[in-house]
Amino acid sequence: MKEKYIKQPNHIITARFTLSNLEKNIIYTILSQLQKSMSKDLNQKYVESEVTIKLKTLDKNRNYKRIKSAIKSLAGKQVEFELNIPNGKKPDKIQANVTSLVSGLKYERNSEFISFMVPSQASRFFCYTGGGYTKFQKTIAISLTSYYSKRLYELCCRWADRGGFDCKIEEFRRLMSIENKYKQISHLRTRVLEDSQKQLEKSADVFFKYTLKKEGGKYTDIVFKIHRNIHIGKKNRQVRSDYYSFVYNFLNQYFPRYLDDRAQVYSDSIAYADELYTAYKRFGRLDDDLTTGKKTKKDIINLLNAVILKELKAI
DNA sequence: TTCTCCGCGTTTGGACGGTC
DNA sequence: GACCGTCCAAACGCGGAGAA
Repeated sequence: MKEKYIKQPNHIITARFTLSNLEKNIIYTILSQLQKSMSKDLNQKYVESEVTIKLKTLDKNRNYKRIKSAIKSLAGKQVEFELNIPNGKKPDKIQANVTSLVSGLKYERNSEFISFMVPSQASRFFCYTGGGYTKFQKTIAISLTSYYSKRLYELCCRWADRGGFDCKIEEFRRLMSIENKYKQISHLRTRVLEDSQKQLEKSADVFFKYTLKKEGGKYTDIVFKIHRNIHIGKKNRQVRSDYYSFVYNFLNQYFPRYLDDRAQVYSDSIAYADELYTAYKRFGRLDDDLTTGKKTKKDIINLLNAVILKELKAI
């Protein structure tokens, strides 16, 4: 698999700040460069980090002025975010933080690169994964043209393994940073939901379908159903989300995602090879064998590695 | 390589009419 | 009256061509 997945801590999705498209792409690039510093350890010492970006990756025309103003705008923004700190069997502790995201822009005239500093507190913002993280493809996220598409892409990736999610419309507005915008539901529907839906369906590896629910004559909830696309040549092919979810969740038992991304990589490869249905049936039988005691977990891992994954063209 | 500028697409809000 | 859908217009942002 050639796709470049990046991890994004979940508190970034819920952080309160508004960004332009270019600013969002800068954030993705920062995340991509800080991947090695990602940690679940709250006591990890984060230091100020220098991030260097190739101008061309942010702007085809290497428009330095535009990029500079986006970074200056980011530097002027204070982000408010909450960290979920695991607290044993008790509910997570919530730690509130405020920080600026970048500082110290540096650019050598005629250079291909631009660099700036990410303060230590902002490094924690970008790297602390103790409250969970979402994995998505950086190139897809950057290529999405609207801010809402990017946001919804992140949400789809976050909930893809569960096949969907539902939330109150007010909560959705907060997630999209549009508490005071699109007050008319039809505006919200066409401009935030449907435009993003079309874009994701066309060019992302996951997309969503949604239903608005009414209570007492007023729309109150949104239910999202998440589906998969497999990229073939220049086209996307839709994948049965129920088969994909089952296959992914099965593999996740043997290749847990806190260790590495093999469950996702294998699931994508199986879908790409058009073997999802075969995998769905096969894994179903293995699950039965495990439940009835015919096979142990170790037997299944050995079988997967030695035979089944090869047959399903996952490796 | 950098910058300016134009055109187009996106975002946003308001007005108005229809439905419950 | 409250809520929703459609239409319209203005503001804004972005992509790309071309000049400096």
